[in-house]
Amino acid sequence: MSDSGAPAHLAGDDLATWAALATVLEWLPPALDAPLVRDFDLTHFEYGVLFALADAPDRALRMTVLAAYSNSSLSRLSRAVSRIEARGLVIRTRDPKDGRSTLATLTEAGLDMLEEATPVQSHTVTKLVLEPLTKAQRGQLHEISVRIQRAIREQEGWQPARPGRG
Amino acid sequence: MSDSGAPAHLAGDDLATWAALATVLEWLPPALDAPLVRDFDLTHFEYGVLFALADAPDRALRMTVLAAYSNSSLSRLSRAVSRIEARGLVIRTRDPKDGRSTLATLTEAGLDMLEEATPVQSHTVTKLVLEPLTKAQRGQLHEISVRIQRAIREQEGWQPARPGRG
DNA sequence: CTCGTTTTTACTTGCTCAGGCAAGTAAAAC
DNA sequence: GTTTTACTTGCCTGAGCAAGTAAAAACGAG
Repeated sequence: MSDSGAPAHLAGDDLATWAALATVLEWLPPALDAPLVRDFDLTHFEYGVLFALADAPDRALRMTVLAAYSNSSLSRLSRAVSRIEARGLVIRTRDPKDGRSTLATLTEAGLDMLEEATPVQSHTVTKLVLEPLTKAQRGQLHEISVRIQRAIREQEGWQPARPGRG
Repeated sequence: MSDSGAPAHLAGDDLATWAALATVLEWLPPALDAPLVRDFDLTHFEYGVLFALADAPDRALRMTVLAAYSNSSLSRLSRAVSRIEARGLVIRTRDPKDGRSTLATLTEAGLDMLEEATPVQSHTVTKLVLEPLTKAQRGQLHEISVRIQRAIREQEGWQPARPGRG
């Protein structure tokens, strides 16, 4: 109990805030995925991979870098890239500069898919997150998200996808 | 493009806000789960089930009601209850009032586990979410979460756990 | 009003797939 | 030759969907 700000159980406003956030954490990810999955059979995560590649030089990135961009483990990324590679959206090649590394490259088909999917994804994010908020609240959400991110990173022993040396 | 507020792609402040939120959506749930799993082999979801039962009359709830409280599908709940039942934390009984319904009841062991786990869970939520924010920001987060929830519910054809007629 | 049939409700479970962990593989660095 | 880096993959678990089961409710005929 000498621990500052950590009561034995949450109550009052804090409990209500936490409950509201917990519901969002449960519902928002599937709600964000749904239109993309329905229309393009793409998860938000797979979309993120395509998006990251589209912005990269030569539309190619090493797996490790891509994992950092998409906040994921290498394992998860490897399987996701396998899936979208099987659909012809990306190809994997051995990096000529370093035989250990794999380069994921966006194909023309992948770029087409991304360009079709982007308005759908933007629309979903807008409808579910941005539009329901005032301009001020969007700014607040940004700052709040940054602070929570920082708190997570500062947790001892917590490194979600080991972002390399960035 | 006649659609108000839904640009073909996000940019600027909106993109930054969305990126920050997306990272939180990815990182926060596992960060919240970690201490509970490490110390008690309990997911946040299983903890939520115990928590809901502890507050109920006779420490018992019908599965459907419990599913609504924990924002989950009946299928997911059923498996979660199977797991914690196998550990002796709850028991399932046929509802005498309605033979279709199953009552999940918290056992003494379940109550003990909940009482041990609650300070750990509160501490995690406090450290990762509440403490990094100012008092004003906690209020903002509450309001923002409520608004996003409402937007999700208003999406046509979206009902996550069909809360019955509650 | 009663009996038999259909519909609805309340779960449970088989199938399948995504993702975590840890073990395996291959190339580069030391 | 050993260690480190960069993945990939086998095993296992959790969750969604849809099909299955069982009990209650609703309905219709007599």
